[in-house]
Amino acid sequence: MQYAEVIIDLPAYAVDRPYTYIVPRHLENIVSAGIRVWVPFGNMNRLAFVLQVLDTAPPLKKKEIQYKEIHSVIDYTPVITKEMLKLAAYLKDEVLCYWIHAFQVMLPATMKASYEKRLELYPNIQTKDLPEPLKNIFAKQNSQSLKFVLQQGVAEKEIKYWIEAKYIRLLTEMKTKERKKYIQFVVKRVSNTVLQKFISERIRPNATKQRRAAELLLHAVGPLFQADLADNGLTFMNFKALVQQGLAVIEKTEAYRNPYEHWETDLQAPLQLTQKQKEIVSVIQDAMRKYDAKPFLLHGVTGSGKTEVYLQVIAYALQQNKEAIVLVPEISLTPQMVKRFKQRFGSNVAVLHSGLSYGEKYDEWRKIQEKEVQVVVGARSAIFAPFENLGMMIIDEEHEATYKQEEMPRYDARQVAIERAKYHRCPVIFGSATPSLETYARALKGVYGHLELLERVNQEPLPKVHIVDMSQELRLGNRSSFSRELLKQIRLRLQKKEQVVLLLNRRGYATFILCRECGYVCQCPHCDVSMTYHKVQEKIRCHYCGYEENRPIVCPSCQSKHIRFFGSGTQKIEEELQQLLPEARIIRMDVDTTRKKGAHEKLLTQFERGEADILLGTQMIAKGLDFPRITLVGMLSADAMLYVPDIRASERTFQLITQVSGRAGRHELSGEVYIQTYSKDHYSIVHASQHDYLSFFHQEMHLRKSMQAPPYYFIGNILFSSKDLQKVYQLAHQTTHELRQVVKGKQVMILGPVATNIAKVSDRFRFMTVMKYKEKQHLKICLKTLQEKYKAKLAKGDLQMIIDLQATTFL
DNA sequence: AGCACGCCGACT
DNA sequence: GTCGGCGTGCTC
Repeated sequence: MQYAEVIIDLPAYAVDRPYTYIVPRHLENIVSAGIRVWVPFGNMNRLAFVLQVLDTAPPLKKKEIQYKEIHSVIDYTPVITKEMLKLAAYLKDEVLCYWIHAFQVMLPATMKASYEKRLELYPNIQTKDLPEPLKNIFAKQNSQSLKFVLQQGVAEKEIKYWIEAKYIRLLTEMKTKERKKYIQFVVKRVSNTVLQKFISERIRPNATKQRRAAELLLHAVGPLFQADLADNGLTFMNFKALVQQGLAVIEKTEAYRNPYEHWETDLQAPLQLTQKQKEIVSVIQDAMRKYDAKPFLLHGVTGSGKTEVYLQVIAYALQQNKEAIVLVPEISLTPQMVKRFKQRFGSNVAVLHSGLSYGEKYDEWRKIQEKEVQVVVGARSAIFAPFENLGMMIIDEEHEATYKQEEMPRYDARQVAIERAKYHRCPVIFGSATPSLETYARALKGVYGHLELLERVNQEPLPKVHIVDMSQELRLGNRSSFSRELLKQIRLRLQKKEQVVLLLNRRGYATFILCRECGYVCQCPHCDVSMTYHKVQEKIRCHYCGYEENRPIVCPSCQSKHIRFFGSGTQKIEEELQQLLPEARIIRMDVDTTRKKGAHEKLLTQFERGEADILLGTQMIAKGLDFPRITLVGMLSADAMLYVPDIRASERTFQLITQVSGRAGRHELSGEVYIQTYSKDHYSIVHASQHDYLSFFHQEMHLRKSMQAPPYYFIGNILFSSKDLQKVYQLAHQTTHELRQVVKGKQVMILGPVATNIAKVSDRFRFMTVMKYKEKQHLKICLKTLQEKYKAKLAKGDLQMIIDLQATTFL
């Protein structure tokens, strides 16, 4: 007899452990580790992942419980590879997530199960005895979703009664949304002679469509697809008669949705490398040959040709018959990047990012699983691409916060990459122009290999960066968002027909709405934040929970007309700029204008073609843009990021200024950058303007040391939340107190709990405890014990305790 | 007494 | 996530 240990698809502490099931005879040797199965669990049916198959059953703790049987299998081949099973165990332990979360993050969203409760009429039952609404429902069909039945106004009691009376039963139906896409085609089944004979003898003279179809088939060399038929004004319908006569068949085959097909055509040859690039490529190739799992930092200034290095080391991996994963911060933001990979490796590349539809993501994932591609370019979760012969992993823009997932499982793709590298014994390359302090420190210590590209490929100098003192502007009576100097420079570029990039860190129109009469500020009713005005839709919106309402005309509190909008978002700046420069053609790019699928690429293409002079946008335009005509970059408010209560504020500011500066003058035309700020002497701004990473690094490290902050200490946090203020307050204090007791004497500092900066989000009150620590293992054990102790309390939905052992934001 | 409601624990 | 069991407290 075979048994299977499975993880049930239920995210709750209480069931977060393996359960054993009997493998029924007919499924023996079909059930294997890594497949999904369908099992009875309690009084419901659930999806489950098979961890391993056993030949003997482990003894049950309680005698009265019997093993149940697996109901059926969902997969015949594992969707979770051996390596991924190990990786899931690692993740669970490392980020304190549920098993099931670890599996879910490894698979495309379409493969996630959704459950629907249905009521089904027993086969031998007549509907006539049932009461009115039920009678009607089951007269038409023998099953209906419970939700629908309740909507029809049937009382739960009533349903319960008829279930007990064995008229109807309740079942859970499971669905996954995975759908393979098929394409149809027609092929002939007989020789041309037979077909010719049929056409001349059997087709009625007035059946023109049928004749044309038969003739098309006669002359066709291979199968005829939808497109071939459409060209001739035909459809599959027109072949029906031929099929019935056995002269042709309509077949279908699995087709992958391919959103990037149009880029696969003109393949491009590798570029000539500089001496420095060559050296780096050979160091990495060496590591690959030696199966060295040592990570590398590739520190390359903007425009130094990091991407070409990536492309060539990947080409080497492919030569060795190995696979490669490339992570980029958020791919839909850099179609240019995808294009370069597609043009080098053609259909050998799968692309995974949030801009794709569920179906498209599933198809890309299938290409990886079926070993039809060897390269994956994708955002964070692409690090779980199920390759089995990895030659290398590349993490571009390594310093980006997006590599850390801020929901369960709270993993860091960089850490996962290192873990996978140990398994495959292959190199990992962390590339950045502005490495995170953690990574750079490790490179200096020799933990990571240190590779540098400190010159631009074309020998162009880095752009000249000017700091504009906005407090000076204010003193001179300029109250607009644009300094006189920046405006002058923009005008100059407009004359020269060059292009301008302007970065503003805030979307929307106004950041808060204030009544000048009574001081009322429009606040989100569900969160402790002020609402932002979006002019186009005439709405005010909460950027935390998405709540929106119509803009107020008068003050909601005192009915005064003196209600005003303050602060500037991208929408308002666009308006202001248009008034100042009526002739300028402006493209605005922010979450609001790029929400629609493909909108991002479209706007960028417009800009590339020169259909606009100015690209105004939020952070999303800071990365990856590489257009020859950009000669001016303006950052409207460098302070926006600087004065947020976050330990990494300076680092982020430095990085953003450096990144956005890098957009200017990448080709023949040289570029200039203007940074507007009220803190012209802040070290992160000064060092960034001088392109001086090293000085920034040392100064910031010094500060971090004195603050006992990363990279000297790890920072973790526990976020407590609930709709009930009393309950969270109590839980936060009690657990934090207990934690403090158990970590005593270890190198752990526990701060808090305190109400978070934004005390309420989506109607939930939030408290936070911060942990600073040097050594993870002991703390992890303490936290697990806490989780275990409070699991009953936490399982009840409302009370949440979210542990993040490696927090990147907040403090 | 009768039941509505909230809290727990169990689910192989 | 969902159910059933159990204790509490309110109402007839």
